[in-house]
Amino acid sequence: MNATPRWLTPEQQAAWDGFIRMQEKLIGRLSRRVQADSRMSPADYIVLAKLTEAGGRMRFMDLTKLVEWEKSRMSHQVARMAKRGLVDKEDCPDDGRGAFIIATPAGREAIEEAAPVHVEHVRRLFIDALTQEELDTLARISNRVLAHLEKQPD
Amino acid sequence: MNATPRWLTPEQQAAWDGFIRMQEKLIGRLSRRVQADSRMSPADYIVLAKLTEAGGRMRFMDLTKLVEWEKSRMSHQVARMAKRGLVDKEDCPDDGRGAFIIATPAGREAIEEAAPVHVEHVRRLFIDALTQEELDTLARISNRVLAHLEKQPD
DNA sequence: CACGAGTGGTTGACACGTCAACCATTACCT
DNA sequence: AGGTAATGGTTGACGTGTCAACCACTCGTG
Repeated sequence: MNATPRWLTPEQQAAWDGFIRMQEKLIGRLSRRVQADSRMSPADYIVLAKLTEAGGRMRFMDLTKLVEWEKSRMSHQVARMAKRGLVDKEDCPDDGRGAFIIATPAGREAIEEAAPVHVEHVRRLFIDALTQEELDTLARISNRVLAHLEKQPD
Repeated sequence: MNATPRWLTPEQQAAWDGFIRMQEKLIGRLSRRVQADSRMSPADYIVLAKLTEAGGRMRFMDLTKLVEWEKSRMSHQVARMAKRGLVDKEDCPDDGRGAFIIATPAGREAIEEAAPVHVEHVRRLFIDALTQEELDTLARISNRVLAHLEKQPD
């Protein structure tokens, strides 16, 4: 059908499979725990975290770029969060298209409550599994992969 | 409210953030590419791959355990795949509750076409970014985290 | 044999993400 | 000024994942 497909070597397979399995289990468990303990999804968490870090009031697109999401994803997310009272939207006077996203008091309260819980789960599930040296190595590897991805289109 | 929250050290933060960013971008890009190039989602891919590896006919629960999913996830997934003609369901004569999942010819064809594409994307996005030594290291780290997770409840 | 517990599997409601199309406004170009 | 492109943001449809409840059958025990 085509030229030989170049399968992965067993070592490459092992690395990929291990990484995938680990990442799925880790992320899955973390999100379930965070959600169970704080009534906030990871998406809620990151949006509120970045938003409050920046003072609790930000232009929609700035927030979107900050967390590196697609705008439609953020739009849906903000709509859901607004419905639950975590954020508000406000028209931008300078730009008729624009909108500000604002953390409500309830939103600030929610994230302040969730943050330590979140950190604690990250610690227990991930940090505690590894030495600082391993963490550094993983950081280096992650950045290598990221840099590699950014060199390619898409 | 509670005892001091024990935030992460900057090095720990860096490792966690880097890992998360990497993992999101990598998985996101991989699934978009696989989907675009083969009309199959990663979920379709893994289910069909495991199913055909096992001969193309398996008990529902065996398949579910093999890919380490929840049964309801598999049930939904299989239903969708059946609707698209990738698999069939068949009652189990020995156990009135049970079902066999069967890869259809179309399903076998689809995975045979998708597999090299999948491998190639994994290679380009991930394998090519790292040396074999780094891959080995990552595998070791992944297994450490996995082992750590399996020691904890949930 | 009866009955309760466990297993195999489905279902429905809901949250989430992507894609593509769309609308409104602003910026750019001549 | 006027048209066109770009930006800011929303929307709807759809595929996917989770949770909890549920149904049907089998199995173990008294």
